[in-house]
Amino acid sequence: MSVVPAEPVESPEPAWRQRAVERSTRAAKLRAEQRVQRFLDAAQELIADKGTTDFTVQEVVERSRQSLRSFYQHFDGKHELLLALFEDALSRSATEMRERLSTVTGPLDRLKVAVDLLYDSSTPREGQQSPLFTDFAIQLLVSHPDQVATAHLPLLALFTELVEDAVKAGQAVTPRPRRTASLIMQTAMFTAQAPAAPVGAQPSRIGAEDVWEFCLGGITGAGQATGGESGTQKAAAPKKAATKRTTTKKSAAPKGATRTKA
Amino acid sequence: MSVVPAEPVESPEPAWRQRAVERSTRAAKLRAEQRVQRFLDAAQELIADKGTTDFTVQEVVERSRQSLRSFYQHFDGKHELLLALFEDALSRSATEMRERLSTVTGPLDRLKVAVDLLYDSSTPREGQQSPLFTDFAIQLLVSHPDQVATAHLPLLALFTELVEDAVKAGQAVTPRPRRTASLIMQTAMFTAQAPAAPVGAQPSRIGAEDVWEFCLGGITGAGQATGGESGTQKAAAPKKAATKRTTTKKSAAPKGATRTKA
DNA sequence: GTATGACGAGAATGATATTCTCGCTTCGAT
DNA sequence: ATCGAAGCGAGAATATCATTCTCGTCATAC
Repeated sequence: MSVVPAEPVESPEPAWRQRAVERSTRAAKLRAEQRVQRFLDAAQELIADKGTTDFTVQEVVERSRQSLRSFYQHFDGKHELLLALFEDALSRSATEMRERLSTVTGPLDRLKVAVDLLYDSSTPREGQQSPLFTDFAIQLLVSHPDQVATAHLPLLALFTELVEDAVKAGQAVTPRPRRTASLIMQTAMFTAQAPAAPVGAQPSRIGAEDVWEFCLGGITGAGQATGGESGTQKAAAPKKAATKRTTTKKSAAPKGATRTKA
Repeated sequence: MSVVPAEPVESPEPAWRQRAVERSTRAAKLRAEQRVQRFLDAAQELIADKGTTDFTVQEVVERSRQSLRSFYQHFDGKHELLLALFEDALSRSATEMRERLSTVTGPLDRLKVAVDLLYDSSTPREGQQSPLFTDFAIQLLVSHPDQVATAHLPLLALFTELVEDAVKAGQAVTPRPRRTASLIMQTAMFTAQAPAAPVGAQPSRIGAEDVWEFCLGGITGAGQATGGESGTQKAAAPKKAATKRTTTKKSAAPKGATRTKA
């Protein structure tokens, strides 16, 4: 990165030289990546152990049996480490979500499941798991909003697809699927994150169900399937555009099913 | 607080003694409150000046012309100071919002305006304003979720009223107004807070309008008034339950208007 | 075989929050 | 007016981290 020659792009820099350097470089790069990975793993362990992202750079260094020196040679700072972990987790999560969704068929059902999964992932666990979506994500949101947005891309892509599919199936309406997807994600993630009611209020915690209903029908109540198992179906029923599920599915579903893996 | 006698509630502790002590106490308490206020004011000024909550306790102390000693005698720590400021700001905001809403009539319009205002308050401003809703609020969400929830109460109460009114007017549907209100608030606040799209994507920033549409109709599209000025009206039209605005208003509106100030 | 760059160990720095020590005032009761 | 306790100011002392820097060592490329 900092090895860029001072001169601008003058001579195309003969390919052979490139390759020679590259060969020399490759090994080093590989070692570097291994080290980075060790830091990453160590951090991950610490997070799992302490259940929080409040670990110290020192701890990471010790656990990875490396040195502070090395750490700062590979990372711009703690925030970069966290960012790396964050991106990785979200990307991984998107992939896993796609897998689980492969067994679900209806566009709206798929979206609902996705919301459930996301909500679940974002719920703080005392025990273990990754608070990657939770506290830590929020900290980053303050300090490095852009990069957080980048990290969200994989999931956002997934949700956007889901929304688009639902729209194509005539089971949802929105002029800008991407924005809507973003709103759904945010609602699920932050709600899961949010604290229960403070005092002795009954409406305590807002669950994934509540989130789903809200996302589905907003406040005009299109999606008021308070019930249980396959609520999605019923939910959409009262709505005009969403009723002909069977019909629309015929025309739009194929595309939807395909895009899921794309 | 730490002056509680060791013995349990044995003798009802003669009232006169109580009063005597109380009288002695009152003055001190008053002085204490003044000092606290000075800290609060100083902090507020710093926030306004620097446009961030990254001020130092030292700075607060200096600005308030008091001492660290004193600061920690009155506050459990910096976070308590922030919390105090936060609660105050939110409470104040709820009040102000109520005022502005006093000129708006339709239940849904009122809710929309509230969402707009909240979104606006929560939008990060480089210049000045209160980062109290933004970065700082998020930090607290991580470290003191319960207290944040408490701080949200005033606004939550307001939004709950608005939602309930809308429901009573037949312009909204929800089994648990409080939860719905909470969801609306979160959506508005966090979305305003969220970063713009990372790459060169067009759908860039999600605006208050988008938030409102989403809250209104969810993804089933009950509220698709992409338009402008008094969009709310049109938005509700396509929905079955929401259409008879004129009709329902007759029966439910009076109650709604009343509660606004309650 | 030697120069170079990466590394480990750990000290040094710098920024902050929080605590502690020492006297000096002030307030309130007698 | 006087005394004792509590409150307070000034600022040193701690504690915690992140981040940087110094000094050798060692592996590797040439």
